Amino acid sequence: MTPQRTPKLDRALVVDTALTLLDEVGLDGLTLRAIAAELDVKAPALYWHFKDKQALLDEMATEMMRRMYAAAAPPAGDWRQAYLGAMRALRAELLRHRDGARVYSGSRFTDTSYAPGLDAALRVLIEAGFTPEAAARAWYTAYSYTVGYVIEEQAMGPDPLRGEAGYDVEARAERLAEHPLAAAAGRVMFDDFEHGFEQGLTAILAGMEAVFLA
Amino acid sequence: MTPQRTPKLDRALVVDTALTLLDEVGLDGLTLRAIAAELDVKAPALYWHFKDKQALLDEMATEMMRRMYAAAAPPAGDWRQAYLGAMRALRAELLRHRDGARVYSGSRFTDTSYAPGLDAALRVLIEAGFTPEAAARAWYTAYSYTVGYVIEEQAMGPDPLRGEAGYDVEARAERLAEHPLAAAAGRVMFDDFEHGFEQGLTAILAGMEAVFLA
DNA sequence: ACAACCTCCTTAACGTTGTTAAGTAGCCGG
DNA sequence: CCGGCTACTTAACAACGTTAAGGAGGTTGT
Repeated sequence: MTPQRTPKLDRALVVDTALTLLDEVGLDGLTLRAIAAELDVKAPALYWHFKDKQALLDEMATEMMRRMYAAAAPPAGDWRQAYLGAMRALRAELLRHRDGARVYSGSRFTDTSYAPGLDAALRVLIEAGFTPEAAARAWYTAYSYTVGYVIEEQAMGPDPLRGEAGYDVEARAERLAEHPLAAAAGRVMFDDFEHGFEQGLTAILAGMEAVFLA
Repeated sequence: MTPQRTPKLDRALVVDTALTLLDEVGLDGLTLRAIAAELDVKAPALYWHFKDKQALLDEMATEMMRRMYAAAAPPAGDWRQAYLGAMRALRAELLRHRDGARVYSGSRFTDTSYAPGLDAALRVLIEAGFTPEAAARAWYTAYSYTVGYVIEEQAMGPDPLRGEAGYDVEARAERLAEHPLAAAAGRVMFDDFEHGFEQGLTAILAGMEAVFLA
């Protein structure tokens, strides 16, 4: 056998492997045995590094959060760009992995590595004229929107486990012949998620400006 | 034995019982055996009425959606009140059940019973001057916000399965001594969810008005 | 009247999952 | 050379979703 002077596993490697495997198998297929197999290890070995499966999922969510702060440009002077950029980075990170938003929203962070990024983002808002309370509210509002939006977005995607193809927007419209507004809305909501996210985010930004910088 | 001229179960009864049981045991404790026991039936009996567990969860989410449209006042003339009222009703319904938002967001509707309510809500917006596209966007944006917000809200709550009490906001603040803005933001975000939701929702409404009714 | 049938549930079982207990190979300090 | 720590394996368990087979009760056909 390979003489293992050094451990085969550490937390970071497990998390990284689990995030990669997530894209192949989805959240429902992400079993401890599958993760372990990917690492050439048996399932109980994971318990040396994590208290239980939820602890691993929590660490995965935390890692996603770190990557989003790393991807977001360090907030420059313009609060608008900082605000938009952070939410775009969050969405991009959640979309990077299958079921990313479900993993993310179902977990809690394991440390405070979000603090520097959050602190910096809030500072930009405050320097732009937001009160600290308004800055926190503006941030959390867009944050909730982004997480909720991506959850819906990914729920529409193809779900091989259910043997379904992606959501059929036209079939939906046909079913709603008696409710033309709802039918048309479906096309708006589910047709171009990228554009739809930007529209909503922009409007939210405008709302924050109108309410908190008046 | 009870002479059963009529079936003991039907889909509505199962869904209702499952939603009630959800409050006691949470989503992770909501097993088919537990639901069946509550109905004085064995687990496989549920398969006569539902293809699989996901189908039951889908029906639970659909029922929650119906209840939210039923609770929301039929949209009156004022689009602002209709808009706010619908989102408040959605949040109230999601909060009504433990893990309500997770159940809701993880499922797909089983029918088109959302269509009349959605149609009516959009009509109010359009009559107020929104284009159909803008109305759909305004609706979906607040909808995403509300779902995302309640997911976060419920994730903070006490989780008996993890043996935890509710999230300790003050302990969080102490951990963040080096990042005072982030620490203060935690108190704003997690202290009064009710008020926070209203603030964010109001700001979003202002944004829709500014962007789409300008 | 009796058989065939449909509906709706039960009993039994299967494979998989998260998780725990016990054991073990390699290393390091004394 | 030995005790002990680290990091894993093997074995096993209870619980879960799910399927297969069967059976009780009512309805229908002849």
